[in-house]
Parts: sequence; C-alpha cells; structure tokens
Amino acid sequence: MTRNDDLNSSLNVRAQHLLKVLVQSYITDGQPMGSRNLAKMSELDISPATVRNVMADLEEMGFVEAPHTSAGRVPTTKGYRLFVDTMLKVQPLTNDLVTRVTKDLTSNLSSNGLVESASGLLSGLTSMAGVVTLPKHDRVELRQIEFLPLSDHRVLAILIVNQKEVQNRIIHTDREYSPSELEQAANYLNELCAGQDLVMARQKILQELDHVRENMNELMRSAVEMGEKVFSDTTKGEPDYVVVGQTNLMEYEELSDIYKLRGLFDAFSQKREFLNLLDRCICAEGIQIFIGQESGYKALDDCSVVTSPYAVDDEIMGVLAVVGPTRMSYERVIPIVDLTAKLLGEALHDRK
Amino acid sequence: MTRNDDLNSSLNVRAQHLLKVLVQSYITDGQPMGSRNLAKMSELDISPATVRNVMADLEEMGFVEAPHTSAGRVPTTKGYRLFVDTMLKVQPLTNDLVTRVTKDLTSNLSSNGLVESASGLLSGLTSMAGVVTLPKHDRVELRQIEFLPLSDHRVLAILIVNQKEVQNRIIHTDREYSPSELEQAANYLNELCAGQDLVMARQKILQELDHVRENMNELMRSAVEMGEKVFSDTTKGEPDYVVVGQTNLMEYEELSDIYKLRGLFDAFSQKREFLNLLDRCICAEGIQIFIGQESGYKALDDCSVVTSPYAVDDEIMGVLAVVGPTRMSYERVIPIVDLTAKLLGEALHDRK
DNA sequence: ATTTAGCACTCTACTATACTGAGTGCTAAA
DNA sequence: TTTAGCACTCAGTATAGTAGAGTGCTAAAT
Repeated sequence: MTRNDDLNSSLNVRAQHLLKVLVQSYITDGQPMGSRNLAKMSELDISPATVRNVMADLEEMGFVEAPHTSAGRVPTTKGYRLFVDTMLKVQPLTNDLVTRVTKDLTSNLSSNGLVESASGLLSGLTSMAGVVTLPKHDRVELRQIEFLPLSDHRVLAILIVNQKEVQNRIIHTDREYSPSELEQAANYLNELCAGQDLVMARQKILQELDHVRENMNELMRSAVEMGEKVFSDTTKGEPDYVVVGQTNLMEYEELSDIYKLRGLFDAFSQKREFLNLLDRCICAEGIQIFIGQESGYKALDDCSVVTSPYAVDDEIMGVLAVVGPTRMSYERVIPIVDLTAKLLGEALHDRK
Repeated sequence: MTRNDDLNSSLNVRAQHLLKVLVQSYITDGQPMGSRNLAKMSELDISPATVRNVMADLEEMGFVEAPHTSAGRVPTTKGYRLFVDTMLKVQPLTNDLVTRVTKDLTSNLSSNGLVESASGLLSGLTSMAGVVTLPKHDRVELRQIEFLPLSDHRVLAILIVNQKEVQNRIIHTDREYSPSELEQAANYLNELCAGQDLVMARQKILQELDHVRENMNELMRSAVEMGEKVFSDTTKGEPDYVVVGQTNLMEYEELSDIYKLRGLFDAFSQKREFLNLLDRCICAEGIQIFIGQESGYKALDDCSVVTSPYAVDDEIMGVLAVVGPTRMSYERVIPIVDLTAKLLGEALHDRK
C-alpha cells in the first residue's frame, strides 16, 4: 500500500486510531492536541514526528485543523462526524441514572408537566439545553381550509384539523368576495399550509405577507390576508416546544461570545428555524445528530444537536433534543437522549 | 446659608441642576462625566473647578461616584432615584407611537395573543425586555382545599378556586387516611397556600418538601405530599408571565458580563423572584420603578424595572414591566409603559 | 465667602518590545 | 517508513513608557 492509497481511499487503521484519541481527548480537555502528547496517549509506540505526518494527512483530508501554526490539532465537523459514525462507543447507562429518569417521569406529573420534566432531565443530566416538542396530540394539524361567504363582509372559515375535527371561525373582510374568489383563496392557502401545525401555518402566512407584499396579485393578497385573520385566532400562546437550561450554554467557552449566544437564544425564542430542524427528525428512526454547520442554521454553527423522536405505542408523538457545543460528550449524551425518549413515551402511555 | 446647610439639609438648586444634567448625559452617553464637560453642558457659567467642588459634595452625599480617580462621575442608585423622583420630565408620546401601539393591540389578536403582543411592544419600543403577567382571569387562585376519603387508598381533593369555581381531583395515596387526618392536612395546606395562584402554591409546596424533609412530623409530611399530588395536575405549563426580548439585554455594556446575564436569565426562567416583585406592584397605583438594588434581588442588581398594573373596568388584571439596565431613558420608558398598560386594558375590555 | 486658576498627581488605555513555551514542517539520516 | 534534529511560527505574558482625562488641593481673585 502506498502513501497515496491512504490518502485517496479511506484512512488506515493507525490514522483512525489517532483521530479517535484526539477527538476523545479534545472533548474532555478542550485543548488542541500536539503531536508529542498524542503520541504518548495513543499508546502506539511511535514518535511525535510520525504523528505529525499523520496529522498532516488528516488535515489535508479535512478531519482536523490547527487553530494557528503552533497550536496542535482540533477536530473539524467532518472529524467529529467520522468519530460519531464509526468510532463511538456509547457509555452504558448507570442504574442511578435510569432510576432517576424513571422516577422523574413516572411520579407526580400531569401529561403536560411531563414534557417540562423531560426537558429538565435532558438539561440537568447533560448540563446543556434540553428541548422537547409537545406531543403531537396537543398540536393541531391543518388538513384543509374552506371559505363560505356570509352577508355583511363576513366569511365563514371552516378548518378541518387532525383526523376529522372541524373548527369554525367567522372573519370580517374589507369587501364582499364571490364564491369563486373564495375557492381560489382556499386553494392557495391549502397549498401553502396543508399538513402543517396551525402555529406553523400562521408563521408561514406572516412570512408570505411580508415577503410578497407587492409582487402578488390582488387575489393572492386577499387570500393571504384572510388566512392571517383565520389563524390569528389560533395561536393560543401554546408553545410548540419547551426549552430548559438555555443558560447552561453560557458556561461553555466556545459559545461564550455574546453575539453567538444572542443568535442562539433568539433562535430558541423565535422557534421557527428550530422547529424546522426538529420536524426533520420526526420521521427519522432513533437518534439523529447534527454537528456544527450540518444543521444548516447559522445560529447553530457552533452547536451540536442530538435528537430522538419519542413514541407512544409505536406512534411517534414528538421529538426531543439536547443542544450543546460541538465539543460535547456524545458518548454520554446519546444514551441519555435515547433513554429519555423511551421513558417519556412510556410515561405518556401510562397517562392516557 | 452656609455651605454646611447645603450639606445637611437638601441640595441647593445649582447642585440639583448639575446632578440632573449629569444623569441625563450619562443616560445618553454611558460615559462618566468630567467637570469640564459638565460645566459647559450645564449652561451655568461656572468654572470646572466650581463644578468639582459641587461634585465632591454630591459624592459625599452618595448621589454620584467615580469609577476611578481620573474618570469623572457617574450617578449612583441614590442619584437615579432623586432624578426619577424630582427632576424627571417624561417625554410626550408621539402620535406615531400611540397609533402603533393601538394598532398592534386592537388588530388581529386573540386575548391570549394580546399579552404576547403587549410584551413584544414593550420590548420592541424600548429595545429592552418586556414582561407582561397573564390577566388575573387566566390565573387560578386557590381559596380552599378539602379532602374526602374514598376507598382503595384514594382521596378526593376538592379545590375551591377564584370566586366560586370548584375543581375535583382524585389522588392515590400510599395508605388509608382517616377523616380527621385529612382534615388536619387540609388545614395545613390551606394555611400554606390559600389566596395564591395555583402555580405559586405548587412551588411553595415543592419548596416545603425540600426544606423540611426531616424536620417535619409524619402528618405534615403526608399533607405536603398530598398537596404535591393535587397540584401536580395543575401546572398546565401555562406561564405566569410572558417575557419578550430578553436577548436585547445582551447589547448593553453594563450587563454584557456573562455571569450577570446568566443570573438574570435564570431569574426570568425560574420566575419565582420575578413574580414576587411583580406581585408587589399589583396593588400599587400606576407606574412603579425599581432602580438597581432597590428590587432586592441580586439578579436585578444592575437593572431597573419600570412596572405598571393594567386594569379592565377599574379591576386590576395584571402587571406589565420593562426590564433594562439602570442606565435607561426613564423619560422615554415611563410613558411607553404607561400607554401600553392603558391600551392593553382597553383591548382586553373589548375582547370580553 | 465663593469662585477660580494653576499645578501636581493619579489612573486608564494604548503601544511597543522582548521573551517564553508549545508545536509545527521540513530535511536528512536510520 | 520512521525518526531525530533544527529552524521557524505564533499566542500569550510581562514590562515599560506615553498620552490623555480628570481629580484634589492651594492660593489668589472676586
């Protein structure tokens, strides 16, 4: 095998081992690792110089980088990714931990408090931020919307939500609309919002309003405005998810820049981006991990998110997640998220 | 009048004027003010040296202080207080602003969205954090609690809330309780929680649980545990107040220390301390202002809070507030808080 | 008696300089 | 392919010097 083979194909065993040791060390220390140190820790009986050669290769391939010339190496997103995908050995759960989670989730809590409680557990056990979406049951998913003209500038809006539930709203409009106009408006809104949570639907409409204030023909504008009127009554102020422990994130060096933090906190409170991310996980089975920029949202660039859906009787009800710095102990966090998801599902089952 | 008179009795006019100018300047600039500058700005035609003499007096009396030897003066809490109490000239509201608030609060919003909206307005107009408690109506105040024994380790709890509303809960206990035991437990809980919001009541009980786990006789412990079971069903996750714009506070130099911020944000999310503060204002008529340490809570040491109750038909429904750095433009914030309180009240009236 | 000018003094903030330690990349030998 | 050796880079820290802002005090002026 020539050196070039190593570069082009996958990494050889030694390089992988060194990367693994480096990632683990960096996760615990937060210090860039030099060749000398890594040579020792690797227990491979090779010299620092050799390690340097390997590191140069790893850097070329994008698995590690150096903060500056004389600073040792640090894993990149790609490095973490390889580590998480192929070298990770999740820590077994201690009994203490299992009983604590069980106790917190089975004792004394209403089904809504359960969500808070789970979020609190995630946050407490990891010292990062815990996020849990409300069980789907509590959310209202729009299937269809129809309009019926009434007299006096009023329109009856009929919302069909969830399976077969129906809601009626009367809205006041600025002028009379013909049935065919209303039909077109309904079509437009259905296209835009069907299948979504009402809250999300509303946000989408608000965006639309801003976005195309001018570019829109009169009819579409009417449709959007009508939609806004319908949905404005919807937002009961119910949150879509619960975040606990945001402030924990302030403790991490790599996030303690005030601007990053602000972006992150704003993202939490605006909810939109974050909900999108979580919604993406609701279909995926089991744990999913977004490292750094992988999430695609600027606010989360320096964060990793470990998510898992939770289900009652095989029906997926929501998603929970832990948000923390990319330099987090995945080995510890993953089983915690996994366990909490399972037990939350069970607890919800019992409350039915 | 001797110089001593000035010191012992109240400040003479000139000193007051200088203090006023200093406070106003400091609020806009954030820079400590030197004697030279102050002499000019005061338009009093006195020399810097004279100003220095006055400042020395003001410092001695605790109205101003110097960050360090060569740094000019900065108002103290006491200085702000005097300014707010006696020299403040609130800025008249612009028409733009009134219409904006009116529009935001009267258009398109459900009564619950109103609270969010008001909070958003406070935050948006001041670039600080806006807080609005939920209308009292939406809160549930415990008047009385009673227990009735059922069979099979079950107890029926009867809650009388608000005026005359009744709620029932069945709880499961670890053993049978006699009627007299239940009566004592009820008495104990009534004493502890009557008159409080259910959420607060629950918090109190949780505290109690922690606090006196050992020091309590068996009966009291049972009572508290039973209370916990009753109230655990209560916390519907409904927040007691809505905060918008926390992250705005990150922009202010004087708060941008990460530890202060963490304390502040934690206080917001734990709610307890903050609710206490707001509850204190619910009885006070009109605007109330807490400057720096006046609030009595460490987390708010570097903040000022401008509060006002809001009422529907003369019945006080809740409190709203703006939280920001002590160095805020009170002249601007006060009328905004005032207006928002009034219009929120009116908007709630219209929705009834 | 009050105000003012003048002056010595203090303290922060900034800049330049030098030094140390950690760690690298490259080259040539093993 | 690995290693030793060496020159080099860079962050971090300590040191010293300087400029600017502003004070407090004293003695003179009003």
